Amino acid sequence: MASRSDTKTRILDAAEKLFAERGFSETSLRLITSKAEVNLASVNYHFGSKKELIRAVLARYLDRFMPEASDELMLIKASGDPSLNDIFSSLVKPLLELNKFKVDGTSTFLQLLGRGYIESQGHLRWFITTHYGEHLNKFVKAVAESAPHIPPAEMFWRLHFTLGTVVFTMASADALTEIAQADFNEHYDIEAVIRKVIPYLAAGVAVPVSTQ
Amino acid sequence: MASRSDTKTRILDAAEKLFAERGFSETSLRLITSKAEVNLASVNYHFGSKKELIRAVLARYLDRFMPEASDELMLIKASGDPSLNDIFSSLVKPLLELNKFKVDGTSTFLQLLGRGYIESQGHLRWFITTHYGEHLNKFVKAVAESAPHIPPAEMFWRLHFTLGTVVFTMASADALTEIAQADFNEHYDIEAVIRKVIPYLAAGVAVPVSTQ
DNA sequence: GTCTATATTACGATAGAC
DNA sequence: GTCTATCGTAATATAGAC
Repeated sequence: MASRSDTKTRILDAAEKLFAERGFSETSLRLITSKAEVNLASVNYHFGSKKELIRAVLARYLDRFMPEASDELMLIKASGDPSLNDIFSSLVKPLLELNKFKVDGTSTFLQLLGRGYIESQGHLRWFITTHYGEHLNKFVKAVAESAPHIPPAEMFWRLHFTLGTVVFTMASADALTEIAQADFNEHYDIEAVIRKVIPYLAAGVAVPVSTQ
Repeated sequence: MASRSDTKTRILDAAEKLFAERGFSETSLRLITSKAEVNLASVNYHFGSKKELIRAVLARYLDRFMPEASDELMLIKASGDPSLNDIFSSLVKPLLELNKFKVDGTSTFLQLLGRGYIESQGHLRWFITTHYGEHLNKFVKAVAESAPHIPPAEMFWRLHFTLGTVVFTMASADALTEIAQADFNEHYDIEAVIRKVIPYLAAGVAVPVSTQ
């Protein structure tokens, strides 16, 4: 029989699930500790505050994802000039790897990321860019090199369009898959959604700049 | 000297600004009534509850936007088979018209729409689709007709990707235009951003479905 | 480290005088 | 319609016993 995990882990596990489903501000410490079957006061003992718990939840995923995404990027760059599709697709394996870490790890991570960008008034954005900016820069540079016909200013806008697509889609992923299942009787898991969005993103980023 | 607007309008005006900036659950009735300089109890007198206030805020924009968007769509369909670019472009005028209704009306509306889709657990989505479903269906149908090579289920996903792109971009438009100006010495207003995003959207929506 | 108990603050909502 | 006052609830956080 598996031994009960320690309190800190139990809190992180319960929190990430609830944060992803309901958002940060809609999830109370009472709900988290109740689901985790730990005492309410233990959150403040182990993490200090709710804000720091949120960061810890995100960091647990980012520390796994970011280095592996960087490795994959290096790998495909080593084997020639990757296309935009190749670059975006290089993220799929690191993303799906998160499912080995936790059940529904991939969608949990992407939903947390989306919520972090949309919900927080900057403190999560700051946390991500200062702690993982190096990885992000490498990715942006690779995209720019694979679409040299797009001027830097235009690429700036398009990468933010792309960020918006991903963030919104992932934050709404549960609702969208439910609707899609009801309306089209087709089942989509998170991998299907990821693979669906990549061609969309690549096409938008690479479309020739209008001369009109 | 301009007469003070009535309480109901003052509440709506204050609420829409705060909701767009901070989100619905992060905006308390106390904050709204304080900014609106009206009594706290007046919200419940005029709207019944916070939830109904949220719907009223959205309805004020949707009631202006939706009929005009439908009209514009009919107009371009009457003059031939419109391209995807034409269809998306037909939204520009109705969107910019909102700036005549209120300062920053366009971006406020799009931000509210995004928050409504992400933050609420379905009641806003339900409200929008049941009250404005007829308009939405016409738009979706026009898009589908102009890209007949995309199956309906695929189109469902791509239109939601598109919604995400627009909503996120508009929510960050202020910050993005500032950065763009500093980094690339180019000035963009809301119309410029909208016109920039349209080719990106059209390319993503129309990209051939991968057969891989 | 974990617990009980509680401090403190804020929320949405409403009763009732005017 | 508008106000004051307040109810009932729930939030984060902490003090202090064990």
